[in-house]
Amino acid sequence: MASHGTRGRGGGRPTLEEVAARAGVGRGTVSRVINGSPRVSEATRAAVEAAVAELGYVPNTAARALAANRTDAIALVVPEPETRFFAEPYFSDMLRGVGAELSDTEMQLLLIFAGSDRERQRLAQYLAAHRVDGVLLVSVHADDPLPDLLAQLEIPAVISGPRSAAETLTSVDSDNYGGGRSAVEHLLSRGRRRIAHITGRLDVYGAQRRVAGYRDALRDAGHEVDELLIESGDFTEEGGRRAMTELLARRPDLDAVFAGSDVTAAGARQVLREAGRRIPDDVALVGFDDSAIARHMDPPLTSVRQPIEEMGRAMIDLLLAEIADRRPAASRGLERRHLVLPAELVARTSS
Amino acid sequence: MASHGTRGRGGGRPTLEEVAARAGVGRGTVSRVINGSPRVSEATRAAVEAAVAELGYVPNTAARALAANRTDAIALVVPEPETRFFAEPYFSDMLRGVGAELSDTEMQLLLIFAGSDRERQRLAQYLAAHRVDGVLLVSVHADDPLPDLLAQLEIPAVISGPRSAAETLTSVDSDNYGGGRSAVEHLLSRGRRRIAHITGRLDVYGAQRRVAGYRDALRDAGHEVDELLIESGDFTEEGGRRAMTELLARRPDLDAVFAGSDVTAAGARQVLREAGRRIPDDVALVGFDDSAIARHMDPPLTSVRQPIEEMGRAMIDLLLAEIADRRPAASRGLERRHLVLPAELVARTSS
DNA sequence: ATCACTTGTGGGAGCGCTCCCACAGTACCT
DNA sequence: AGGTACTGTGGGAGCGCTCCCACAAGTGAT
Repeated sequence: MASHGTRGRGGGRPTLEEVAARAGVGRGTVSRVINGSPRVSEATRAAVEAAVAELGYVPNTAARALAANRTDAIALVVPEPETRFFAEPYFSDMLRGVGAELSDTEMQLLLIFAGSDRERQRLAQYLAAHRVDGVLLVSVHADDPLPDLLAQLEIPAVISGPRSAAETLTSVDSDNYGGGRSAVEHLLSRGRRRIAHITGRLDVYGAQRRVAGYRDALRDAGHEVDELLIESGDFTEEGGRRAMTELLARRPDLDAVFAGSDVTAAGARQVLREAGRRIPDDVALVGFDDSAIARHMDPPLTSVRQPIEEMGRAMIDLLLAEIADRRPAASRGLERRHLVLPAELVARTSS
Repeated sequence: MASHGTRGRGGGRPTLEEVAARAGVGRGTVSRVINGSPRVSEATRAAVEAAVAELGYVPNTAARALAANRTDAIALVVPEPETRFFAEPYFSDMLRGVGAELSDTEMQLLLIFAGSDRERQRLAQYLAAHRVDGVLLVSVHADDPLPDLLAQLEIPAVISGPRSAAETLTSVDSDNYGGGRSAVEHLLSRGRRRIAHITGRLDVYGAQRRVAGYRDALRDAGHEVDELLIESGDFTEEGGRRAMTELLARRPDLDAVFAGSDVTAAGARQVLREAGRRIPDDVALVGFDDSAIARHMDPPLTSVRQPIEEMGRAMIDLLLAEIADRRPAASRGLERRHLVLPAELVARTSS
């Protein structure tokens, strides 16, 4: 189809100027049409659109970025080492949501890894140079300096998994508290009474919320919380094994375990098996994340599903809104928004 | 006026010009230093570098892209719907490799989803506008028009998982043939003789190679290939169940199954259990991918591990080389390169 | 001394846009 | 009639770089 005149050498795509000439209008007018300005007559707009179509014109992003001082790009920052243990489906599901929501826009998505010190260095330069219009932050640690850097540079940012209840950045999260509650309520409704909890890493806010949900569900049902039934894990399989061994030694009569993640549950399961406990007959088991592991475990693991894809979509929505709002410097004091999406229990045969 | 740049309101990062003034040299010289040209005296270079450090200068990518007609960006194109079933760890592992290799360079990584028709439309425009210097293609179907579009536009590209033996694009692959062989050789060495194979989707080249490895391993060991022991699957769990049921009906005396993926193996395992076959006592089971599912299956699944992270690194290496080589239009006929990295059997208790 | 190089350097001319000012044309008041 | 207010429109002036030509200064052969 590109068999037409070989004008400019070296990939010569048509420019605004050429479109303008073709449509018999000025450069400014074409720019207005491209950017959807209302101050263009219907007839002119049609003529320009025809010329655009005929020439197959596509705006040059670099030129636009340079002239307009915006980039039409957002960055998804991935703290690399985390990726591995922070749940297998998490990352790709979130990406799916992000991608879906972004496909309606002109925005492009940059993936930036911030694992090594060198990478973090580069990232800081990147942000300082304002090479993106906004930033998406995933699974950031409580002591990470990144969010503050972002705030200081006044770069719009949304974080998934707030660092604390006092998160300063706009955030999106799943209802870890509610998820913890429903796991316990489910076990109670199945007649379990001595329900243990293997927590996630307690420096992760979401893990704290799950514990809170666990405690409140027990209390609200009129049960005392037995501290000996709570043991901290770290989201890993090994941590699950360790914690389960501990719990079994302390409270051999426990009849259910709510694990802070599916991987943790897998570790706990091993120890339970080796101790001769049958699942779910002797001990019921519930995980968190509803990952592939949960579906394929034997027996299939009851787990709490987080709406990760939706969280990805929501992050983009909030970020784009923030980018759009940033223009009028007058409208300072946008109230920070904290979105919490419901988590849902998926019952399987392990409980 | 003080140091306040009345100029561009907003970011106001230092420019080349300002660095030049500070270092007492011309714009061109600073540009040469920044871009590592050898034609700069040691003294001048030092002065410029000092000025850069003092001002915290970071080049403006947009301006550079516009002036130099390159983007310093590469795109990773993800055929969205595939992502889900094309193995959980696959995507994030590959990303890890890509990210690691990219962190040595100035290149930035763009993630582009090409699932829906609208997204593919956008992608085509993107490429036509030469908004990236090169493209990484993952798990592309045999009939996908994308690779041809890329070739036509003369955009450097590397594909992971070649579409056929006659792949025209530079490709990186794991040794599916060798992986298939070692799975079968492993089973033979364990004394198994009636080894079935549930294939992957046979329109995927890698799946074909695995079948070829399966056949050759049997033949080379002096065994006849029994066509009734081969049943095609589609990488899914449901496909695994269907195929296993079929195989069990045809050859109830089979004593081993080599599945085209871990998920397929999970499906097969269910059917075997329901049929009262013990694993590995009655039937040995081997999967492919070495995913989380394999590690957590009961019993843990022997599987073939692909060096996915390394594949990611290799893709970047090849792509960057191709981008660098593209300059001299004279050097047409770069021999297309096809890199195959070894796959490794990870023995667990299912075999 | 002249010439022919080489090496280092400065700065003009764009790259393709957006922003914004100027201004023609029309409409509706006084 | 003049004034005031729009609405559309054209095009100049950059945005911050890279490319490349011009040229000063140094080197060595003639």
